[in-house]
Amino acid sequence: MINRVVLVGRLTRDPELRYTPSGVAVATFTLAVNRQFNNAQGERDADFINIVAWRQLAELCANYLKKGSQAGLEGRLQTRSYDNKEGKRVFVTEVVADNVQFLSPAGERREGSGSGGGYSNPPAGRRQDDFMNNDPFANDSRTVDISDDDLPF
Amino acid sequence: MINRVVLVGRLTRDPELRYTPSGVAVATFTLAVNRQFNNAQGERDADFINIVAWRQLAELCANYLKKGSQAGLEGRLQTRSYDNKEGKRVFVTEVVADNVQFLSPAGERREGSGSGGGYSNPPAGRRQDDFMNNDPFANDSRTVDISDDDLPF
Amino acid sequence: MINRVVLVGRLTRDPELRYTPSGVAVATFTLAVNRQFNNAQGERDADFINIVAWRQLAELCANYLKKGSQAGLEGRLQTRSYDNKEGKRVFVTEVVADNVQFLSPAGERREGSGSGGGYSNPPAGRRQDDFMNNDPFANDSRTVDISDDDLPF
Amino acid sequence: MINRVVLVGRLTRDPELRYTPSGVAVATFTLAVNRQFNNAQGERDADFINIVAWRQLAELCANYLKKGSQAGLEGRLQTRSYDNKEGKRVFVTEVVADNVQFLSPAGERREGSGSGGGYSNPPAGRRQDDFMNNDPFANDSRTVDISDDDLPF
DNA sequence: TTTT
DNA sequence: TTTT
Repeated sequence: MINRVVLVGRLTRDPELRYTPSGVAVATFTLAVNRQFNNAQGERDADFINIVAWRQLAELCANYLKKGSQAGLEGRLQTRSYDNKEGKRVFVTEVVADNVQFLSPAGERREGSGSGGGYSNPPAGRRQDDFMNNDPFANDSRTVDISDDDLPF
Repeated sequence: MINRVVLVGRLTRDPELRYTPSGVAVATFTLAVNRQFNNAQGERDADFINIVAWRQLAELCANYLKKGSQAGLEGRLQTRSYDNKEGKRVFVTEVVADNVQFLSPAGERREGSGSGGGYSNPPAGRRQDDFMNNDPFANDSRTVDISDDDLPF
Repeated sequence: MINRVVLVGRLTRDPELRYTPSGVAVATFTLAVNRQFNNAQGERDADFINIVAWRQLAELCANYLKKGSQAGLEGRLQTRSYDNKEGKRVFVTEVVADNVQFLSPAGERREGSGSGGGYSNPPAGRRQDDFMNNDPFANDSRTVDISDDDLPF
Repeated sequence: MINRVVLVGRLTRDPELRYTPSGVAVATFTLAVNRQFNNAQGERDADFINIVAWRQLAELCANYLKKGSQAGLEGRLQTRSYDNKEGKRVFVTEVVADNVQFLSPAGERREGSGSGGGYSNPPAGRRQDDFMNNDPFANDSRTVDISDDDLPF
């Protein structure tokens, strides 16, 4: 039951913000965390870690982070499997964030969109993405009905 | 550069101990970490996290842990990719452990083989497994020559 | 804002359970965490870390942990100061736990008192201890009125 | 034996760099880590955590950090006691850092002194401070001979 | 003031 | 004794 991850790194792309059928916000992005030492070719290596954030934290991330932003982050490791379009079972390991600290100077962050990072309403008429049974990090979006009971917290 | 994971869980199977061509020990195993809450079906869910340990720590794990052992563990998240037998690129996320605490009572652990967990020599004439360019968690073992420079530390 | 601590160790004594004037439960105890290496005298050294838990978690700790119990624990570092009986300002650093995992086999833990660790009511007519403005780890208990706004969460 | 701390915060003052009698570098500083929520008076609270770094890491900290610098940091919690000038035993809890990440833009950091943070030699003829048996965070410097065996790693 |  |  102890399952804790702490990372400091930079976003490899803008966060993607989506909503479950019942309207719960989810943000996904990848954090590049540089390794301490260079590899055999003398290059600075990095690990690329997939992050998921839910609800208000999802919207804060979408509002305040963009490609290149530096962020500190806490969460837990989660493993999931889903069937890809070829019908093959794929296993993924990702970090479900529960605390994100924005480390880039305000000017280097995305604008706060006036909302102060608050809990904005999901856009009406949005497309329903199936990011629970399929991979939220892929862009594979057959519509599937998932209940909110599937949410991790 | 901050990249830290701390887990407490139980091994899903005995650790697998292998050696690089140059004789460096590597142990791999999976840690089941129970989630705090039950899922929609009322079952206790768990995350199944792949662990890699190197050198002396690999041999300690192989000597003192077995299926069902409880362990606490620290390390860093690492992402790798390799090409599977179908020639498809696969991405994996795993934890490279640098500290393992054996939490099962001694009687429930594997016997220490008299070595006190010390740095036993790799068996002469062992098969060379290729677990660096391919997935150490699969049992896919075409022989490949990797140099020790590829080792993470 | 990233402030995270993870520990595995053993209680040096039974947890102490107290209540604020407004009835909020607080448990305090000390966790002995062995160091990896022996000291110059060849003895196994340990660090003795003061832990505070609030509300339901306080009562779970009081119900399920006792002197010698092994526990894993997450929380945040907190610093406080208070004036001791000599009127001198004292600074303390402690861990406010938000997740505790009981690692001792059930037989070695305190009995669960039938409550399943639930949120038992504070005993009526209990003495009001002042553990906020003074040190909860001392047994210094002049009655002081603190509001619940002082609680850390 | 699991004892891990991860913090992100800002230095409250320049690091202090000292040397043991045998020439080992030690840096000490305090990290202010803001709390997530404001206190009852509406002020942003913080925790002030004492940090110790040894050897090369001590010199890196002294070279690259100054008052106000933002830093991420990993380490372990350590408790110590020493006798103050009134002959009273004092207990302290501090973090022994083993990894520090400089998060302030280079311009806001102290200049690297050309050394690239390398392992500079301790200045000859330096004063011997006794920061092991007394509190390294106070400025209490009677000369005491400590052996390097007292060093934590 | 310390646990196994 | 505290940082932005």
